[in-house]
Amino acid sequence: METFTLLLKSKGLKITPARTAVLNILTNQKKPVSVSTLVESLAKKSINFSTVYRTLETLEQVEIIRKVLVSQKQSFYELADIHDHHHLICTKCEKVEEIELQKKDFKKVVLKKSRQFSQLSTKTIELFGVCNSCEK
Amino acid sequence: METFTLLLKSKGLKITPARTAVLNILTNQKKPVSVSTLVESLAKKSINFSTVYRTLETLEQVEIIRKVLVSQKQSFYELADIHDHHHLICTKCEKVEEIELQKKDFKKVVLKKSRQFSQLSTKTIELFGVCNSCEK
DNA sequence: CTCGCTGCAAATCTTTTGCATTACG
DNA sequence: CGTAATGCAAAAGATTTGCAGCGAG
Repeated sequence: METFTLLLKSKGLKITPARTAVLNILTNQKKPVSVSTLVESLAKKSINFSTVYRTLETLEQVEIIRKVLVSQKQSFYELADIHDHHHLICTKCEKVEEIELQKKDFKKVVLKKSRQFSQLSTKTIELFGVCNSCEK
Repeated sequence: METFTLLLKSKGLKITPARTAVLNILTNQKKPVSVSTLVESLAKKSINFSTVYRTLETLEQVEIIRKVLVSQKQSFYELADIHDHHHLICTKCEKVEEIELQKKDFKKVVLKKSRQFSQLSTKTIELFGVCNSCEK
């Protein structure tokens, strides 16, 4: 019995191969996964790429997954239920390291300076650099 | 005499209408500007869109401008010499508010938690939310 | 005058969409 | 069974590229 059955049902979504496959991948990868990776993986299971796009859109709408702004080139997704964290992204090898960090205080400081915003929807902050391996 | 002449010369770049036009727009707009906006503006001066792309790439390489990760859909750019700041981006109307904020301390805290990174290249942090006008 | 820069057109890549068919519940 | 979900193919949008001609220095 799939782990995600209940989750999908609770959102009124049908249990389909595409959805469980996407959720499996995102669960196993601890970091954001690119659409091309997902398309490639699901292709092995004969799942069409437009189904992948539609699956991602659906899962994002019901907030099971979320889009992470890692690159302009392509969309990346991760499970939405991950605790407070940031992403450190290597601009050379695209490696992503996750950092746990309370952002609440940070957000307060930011909003105190804003005149036009009263709250933020940002769940994760993406920070870029070159990782130690690529630095050598 | 254009303001940007010296800047471009110092990077060994020729002074061309496309380059000064892009720099003028980015200087006047205090917020990140989308490629489509730039393409549209420069079209009025009969500058081809591929020239716009090439101009942006060139100016980014010599670090006169920088790319800001505002959206997956399209690239956004701003002048690179702007002081320490964040962007608050409205996910409904795409409005961008700039917040001045020392990030040095924030970066230190982040790097202390990282095993794979020793420095960050991120100049600005993009935070998303729905602005007060759209909230109503 | 020369080489960097640009225009134009075509190619590439990502994402979206219409419609007929399939399959979950 | 009925409707939501999928496959397929075509379209749309953003960006890149090859090549010939132009123009800043």
